[in-house]
Amino acid sequence: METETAATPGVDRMRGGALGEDLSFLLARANAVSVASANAALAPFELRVRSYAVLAVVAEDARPSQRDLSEFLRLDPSQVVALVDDLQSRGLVAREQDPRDRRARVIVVTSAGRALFGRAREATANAERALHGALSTREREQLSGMLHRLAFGA
Amino acid sequence: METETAATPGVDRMRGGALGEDLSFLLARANAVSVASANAALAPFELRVRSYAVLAVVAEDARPSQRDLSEFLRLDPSQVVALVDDLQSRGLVAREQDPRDRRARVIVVTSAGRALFGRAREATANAERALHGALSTREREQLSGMLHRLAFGA
DNA sequence: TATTGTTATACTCTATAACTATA
DNA sequence: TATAGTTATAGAGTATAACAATA
Repeated sequence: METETAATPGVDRMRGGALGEDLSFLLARANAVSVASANAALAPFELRVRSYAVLAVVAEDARPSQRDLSEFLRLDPSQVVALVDDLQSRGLVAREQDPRDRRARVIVVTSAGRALFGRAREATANAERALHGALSTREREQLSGMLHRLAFGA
Repeated sequence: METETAATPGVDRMRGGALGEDLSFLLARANAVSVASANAALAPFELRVRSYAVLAVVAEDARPSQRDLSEFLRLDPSQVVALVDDLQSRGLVAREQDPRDRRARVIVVTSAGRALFGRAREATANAERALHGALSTREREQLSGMLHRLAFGA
């Protein structure tokens, strides 16, 4: 048994390989770490990253249609239905009729939703600090800008 | 009907909101774009990002155990079984006995696997260029370094 | 007693197609 | 004819637990 002295030698070797510099792979692995951490932080609130994201948008009074949420969160419209159904059944958001388009539903936050979001936001912020603490403030700004371009196109 | 003149006004509004600067959210969205693009590029080879990653590691003769792959790719050991089963049934990789540990299987690439990887790598590289083209070479290096730290810890 | 690979199972996420009511 | 929301379904990804062989 030798995995005790030299910790994960096989993995360290692979980190120096071709994938270790592949932006797509690093993006995927960093995201997997991030999602796992965020979901753990959100578990006490019975939220996950996707439902948290919906709550975050409506909590700042963006008054999005489900179609807006679908595009912004990059989810299929049918997934938005399920997410809003869940949040609405828990009294955290509500569907309002858009007076300008009777097909569209405007999603708004309730006071309970706003309160839960406030607590959830604090929990995720703490979890993120632990993860991104290795980066300086300036680095975080640079990273944010570059990811924004990749996420939404040039 | 007004969604023609001003393209996606709702989404643009949300991009300036709180989530638009949230590193975890940007990471998730950028990764979703990246994965979709890579999977499309890999489809002609009947590969997906996960099976491509396995192939990439073994194609550089890292000779990993399934446990090594599990840790490096952040997959459950049972998922590695399924991925290797698939690649092995297609003659792209093989399981070898580790002479130093009869429990472990060393995963090696076959000549067919190496050939397929070469073509798949070209296809994904082209797709990535289209996505990351907005970033300068220097920015890509910075991004790679920061993501590496997030992906593998400080 | 701990670890490698394996099987099994359940849950979450993703992707597609079709339907309704409106525009 | 096209779009917003909805329903249904299947496939991919994630997470957990248990087991046999070996260390």
